[in-house]
Amino acid sequence: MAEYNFREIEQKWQGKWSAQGTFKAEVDPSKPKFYSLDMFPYPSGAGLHVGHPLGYIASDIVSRFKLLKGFNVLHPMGYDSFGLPAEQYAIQTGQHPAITTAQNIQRYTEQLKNIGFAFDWDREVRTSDPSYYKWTQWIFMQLFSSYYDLDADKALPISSLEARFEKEGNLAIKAVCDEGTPSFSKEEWNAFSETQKQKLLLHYRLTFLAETTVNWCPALGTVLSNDEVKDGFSERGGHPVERKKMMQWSMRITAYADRLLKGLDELHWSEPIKEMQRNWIGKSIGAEVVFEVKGSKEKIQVFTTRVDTIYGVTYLALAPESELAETLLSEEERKKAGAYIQQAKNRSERERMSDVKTISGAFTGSYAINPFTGEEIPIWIADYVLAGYGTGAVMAVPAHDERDYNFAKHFGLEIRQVIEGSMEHGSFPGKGGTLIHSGMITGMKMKEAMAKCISYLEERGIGRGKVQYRMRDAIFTRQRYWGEPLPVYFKEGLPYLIDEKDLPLVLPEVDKYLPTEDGAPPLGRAKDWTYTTATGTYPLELSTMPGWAGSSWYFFRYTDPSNHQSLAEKSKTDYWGAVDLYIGGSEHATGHLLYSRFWTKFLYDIGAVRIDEPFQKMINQGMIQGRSNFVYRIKGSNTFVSLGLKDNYDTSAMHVDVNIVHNDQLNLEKFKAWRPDLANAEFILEDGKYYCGAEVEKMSKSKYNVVNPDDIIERYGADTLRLYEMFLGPLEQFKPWNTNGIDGVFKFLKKLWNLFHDADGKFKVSEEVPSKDELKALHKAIKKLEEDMANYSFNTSVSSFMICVNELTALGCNKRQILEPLAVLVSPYAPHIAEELWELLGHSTSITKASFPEFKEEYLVESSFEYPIMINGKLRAKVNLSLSLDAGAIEKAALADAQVQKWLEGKAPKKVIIVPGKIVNLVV
RNA sequence: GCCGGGAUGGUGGAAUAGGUAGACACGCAAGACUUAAAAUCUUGUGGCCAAAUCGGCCGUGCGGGUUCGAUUCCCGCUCCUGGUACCA
Repeated sequence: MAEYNFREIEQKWQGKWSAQGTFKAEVDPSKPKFYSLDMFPYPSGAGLHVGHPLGYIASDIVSRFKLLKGFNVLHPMGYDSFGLPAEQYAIQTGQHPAITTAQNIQRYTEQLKNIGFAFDWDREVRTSDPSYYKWTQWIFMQLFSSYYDLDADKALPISSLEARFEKEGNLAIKAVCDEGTPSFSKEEWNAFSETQKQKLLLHYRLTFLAETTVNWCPALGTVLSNDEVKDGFSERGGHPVERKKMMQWSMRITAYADRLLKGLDELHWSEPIKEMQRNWIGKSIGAEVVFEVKGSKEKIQVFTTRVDTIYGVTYLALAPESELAETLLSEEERKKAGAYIQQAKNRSERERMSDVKTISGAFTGSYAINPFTGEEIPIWIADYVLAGYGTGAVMAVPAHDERDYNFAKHFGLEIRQVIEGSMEHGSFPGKGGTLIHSGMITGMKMKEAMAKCISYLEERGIGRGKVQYRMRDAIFTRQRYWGEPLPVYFKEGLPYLIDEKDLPLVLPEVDKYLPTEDGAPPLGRAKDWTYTTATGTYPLELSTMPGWAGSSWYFFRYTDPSNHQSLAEKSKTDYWGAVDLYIGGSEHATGHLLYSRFWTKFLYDIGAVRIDEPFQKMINQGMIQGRSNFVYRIKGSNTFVSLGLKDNYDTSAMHVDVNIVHNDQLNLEKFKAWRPDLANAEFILEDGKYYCGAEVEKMSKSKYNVVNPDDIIERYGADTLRLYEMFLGPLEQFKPWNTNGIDGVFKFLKKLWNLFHDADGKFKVSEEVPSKDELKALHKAIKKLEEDMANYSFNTSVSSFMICVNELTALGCNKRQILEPLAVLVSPYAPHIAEELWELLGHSTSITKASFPEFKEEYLVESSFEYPIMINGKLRAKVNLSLSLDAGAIEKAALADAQVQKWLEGKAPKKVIIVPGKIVNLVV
């Protein structure tokens, strides 16, 4: 083989890896384990573009590096294969989503295999496969059969809760349950009917059916969770979303809010992502206060984080949706305020969001009593109070809260200052200030006053300290076809689990993937979608699970992907443990990453797994943006002007396929062949070339800027693609894809190849002992690579390979003792060429079984150093000196230099700074 | 509004316990090889002045500060970008 023939080499080794099972991972307690995971893709119809593999390449490099370091590496890949696009396509074409999904998966797999990943393909999972979703359904059943016990601070079986109800009722039980769960004694419980008992238990189950306000997307015909809605539109498809009350399954993720928050501290994730989760969970510590209503039995509960400002309360505000609002309307105000309530309720969520500046509200005509002062304060209805947070009512302190201030100003309500400070610029929070005009807490600071207020409230039974979370329970059902069926049937309108032996509950066939005529989900079209027990035949749940169900536990399944007895064998999940490195996009910060942590903690509680955090270390790769190219057509003609000359003509810009542009120069022949109307295009060139304009945009078909990895591989090979994706810049950074520099890494691989070959292209290495310089070049690269690996800085490693190969080429080095470790060094990045060279060197086993070369500091030790001599902080001269010299000798030598003398003009320096081995600075 | 991340040559980027800014690569220019082109190789390449030189000045988004010395630390801004938004 004369030349570097990447096509032949890459095919050969991909075949060998597959045939020899090179990347098969098995439990081996004698070795340390390393679990390297990529966020698995949704297999879309468009196939893989050049942005997808970025993270996979990085994790592949780490995986291969860990193999060389003696780790037992688990590096799997699979598909998140339930999802909306396949179903939308099914609606349009009638094609079963399972068919299109299988086709897409096949294409993805082929594309991924072309890149030469060290995946153990035998472990592939697909969330839409019944053998997989059997266990997603199983987890759902465990959640249904559990409640969260606050004393144990973990999930416990619902049966144990029932047992306690029988003995003591629910009065003394500390467990997470719905707001407004009724209290009952043991006598009452035991007297309840089965139906009544089941209804009550739903208030406690970790997944439960309840009427909730949901994000309803009419265009998609389904509800969406909060993280699937962006600015009032669906994340997928961008359809409008409205608020609606519906019977839905939810996951009681709020039970885990505090553990999800605390767990973050131990994780090696980037600070921004952790911060996003903290904000999403939104813990606030405050107090609940009960206000009596004058002349009424009603009481108003408010949640506040600033009880210390209670003496500054001048009105209460209720959310328009609150039921209390309506009951409290006085006769005089009923007409006006009632109209306001109607109007506020009808405003869509999006209107309310986009229009936060308009202040609106109405007086109820009722008054509440401040429990601290006995003072009467007006009760208002206000748009800015959200029904869904806290109690849907706030105690307004206009002097120290901006929204209350604006509202009070607008309606001319009293503003009463209770913290020292100036009201010149409106309200101020005054968290560090001293309280004034505040009765028993006057003179105190915030913290002390809050504690005092809370104990006052608790003593009188009119309030308590309370922790409030912003996070809501997660809606768990979608009115769609292409998802996991819920293993639930209904008897007398109440949900029951099917028998575990009947899992998986397989998705039924339907004639159309649309809702039924009476608006039921697509599963309503299935024949016999029922479940038969000893007592009769009952209807099954018609909704399916959301996209995040299957992806919330897939990392466990990889450890034992074909297990039929359990979601994975305990010994295997125990051995592989948590993911050591997780790479994926940051867009999953509040969705997938939170749900996965929740399910892992739950599985930990019920003893199914031994870890309670799934992802120890995570890196979020930056998105690859598109880089579009433009040509400029003279208006009304078929003549195109090169970029530099376009301003001389009246032109309009037109997107041109980036695949027929190289280094921003248009390939004229390919351009003419691109579209029939361009066949006779004419050009106005610069220096005989046509230069295109460029712009960074989203990668999309319509902008002709999609680059497919297959095309790059066809032209340069997978090793070049891998190196180039890394060379592009830091993994975490967002960057446009542009192929401008790819020739550089391709040339590098050729130079690497040439080191092992003579001028005639014959393989030739020498057995001679390497020189000092050769060893130095190699060991510099070893050192850099290890450092970079610790920082996940892949781009700089590629540079150091280039430097090493450039130096060795200059030295004419072809010595085995240098080239052999070099091949191992580059093998994680460019595995195919490394394997080929390794084989040529005479090895019969894969290079992945080699050991990473040991770094030896001794080869890098220098005896002299070229000192930069600075005069007043500016570099003026360089002097080569022995590193053994002390500061005095260095100074002497520096001052003796002719250049230095010239700058000193005979004067002695005022100050001399000498950092041995670094720098000399003279101040004149 | 609030909370993150960022800004370095024509381009992608490198260098932070403060110590030679621009590694490596692309592009560009000149040259070699070639009938020619491609490929390959060699040399140069931050800007300005000087001008084949010796050199000098400026320069890491902007304005200040600390320091012998700042891309790096501090203060105040500008712009881009991600998240979040009446969350009491």
